[in-house]
Amino acid sequence: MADANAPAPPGSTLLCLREEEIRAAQDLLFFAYRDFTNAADVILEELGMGRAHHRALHFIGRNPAIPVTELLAILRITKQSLARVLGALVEQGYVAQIQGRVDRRQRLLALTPAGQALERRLFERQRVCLAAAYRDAGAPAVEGFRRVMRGIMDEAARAYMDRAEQEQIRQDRTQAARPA
Amino acid sequence: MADANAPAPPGSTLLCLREEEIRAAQDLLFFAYRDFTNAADVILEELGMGRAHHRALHFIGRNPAIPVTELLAILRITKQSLARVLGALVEQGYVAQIQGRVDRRQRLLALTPAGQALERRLFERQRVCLAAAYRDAGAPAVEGFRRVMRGIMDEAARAYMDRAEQEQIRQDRTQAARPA
DNA sequence: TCCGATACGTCAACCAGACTGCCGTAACCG
DNA sequence: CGGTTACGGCAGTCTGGTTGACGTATCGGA
Repeated sequence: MADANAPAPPGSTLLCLREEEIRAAQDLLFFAYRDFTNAADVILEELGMGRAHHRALHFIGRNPAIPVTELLAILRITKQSLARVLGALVEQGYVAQIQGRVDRRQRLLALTPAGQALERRLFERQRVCLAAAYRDAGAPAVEGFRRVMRGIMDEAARAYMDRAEQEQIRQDRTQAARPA
Repeated sequence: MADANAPAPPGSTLLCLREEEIRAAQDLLFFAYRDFTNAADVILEELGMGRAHHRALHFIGRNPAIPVTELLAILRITKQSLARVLGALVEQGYVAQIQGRVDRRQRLLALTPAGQALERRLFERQRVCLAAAYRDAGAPAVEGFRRVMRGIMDEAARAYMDRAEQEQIRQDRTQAARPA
């Protein structure tokens, strides 16, 4: 704890700058998250859905055949909160529930073609927002962004990100081995 | 639009990687924001307050004597949504409303000493979270983080951040001119 | 001086999305 | 066979957002 940001002599500008830097980061998180999520809201609203639906679609799309319990662990909400959202998505044909083969208690979740299409529409809105930011900031900045964001999230979330990344690498290898 | 991320020959790994990069950023935003805001929740709960109260405290603290309308513009919520939160904060003695001198219609908002103390407790929780991430990532990464986050938010938010930064620089100069 | 615009507060009603507690069923597994 | 797990559902509550309408004090220009 007492290694960096030294004891700071009273009235030190050093500590003040450091504190201002942290407070500015609070602002950054608030505004960036607000405007980023906001990007998809237009589409969601015209379908009578909310951000909760988008989050579910996103993580189901990224984790095909994900069991309900795992989705709950990612979203960190209760079964009942997810139930309403998921119910709507299934009812409207965006998400399919298939019984697990290895464990038949599980209802594995996946996007239907319609769900994939909707997720893609939502994704595109956020993509233009992010792509512009990435392009303007440059590759080294993006790597820095990634590192800081990783550091902010908790250990479980970092582990999830790592697993997702490994999965991606594995898929890339498969794709590279069977070129079009 | 069609400048970077070239037309991408069908099946190109380049586009896929790019898309995966964007989707990973969606994850980053979700997890980082979730865990960051979560850091202050323990304190908030024991006081029977929510994140809405924290946001108000934060932006009032950062903008002493801010008029209500300006706070509304920052938070992007309605007058009525703020009213409940603000009412509670005033009632419990965390926020003071003083009549504007130049324009007596305005109720300028500022933190009371109790409000400053509370905001500091909340800030500390988030500070340890952010400071660790900043320390582990390193200074260049932090600058990259800042650039990307700035790029994600909308023009109005960027303008606000710029104004806040200028204000900070102005204060630093004042402090430097009158050393302790 | 008066009148429209502005800053703010407030009442009522509504809704999304989170929560808790509880119960039931099916399936797994030791 | 019995405990645990995965999942679904019901009932009720809370926060924090929304709209619409109305009232009042103040500002500022014609």
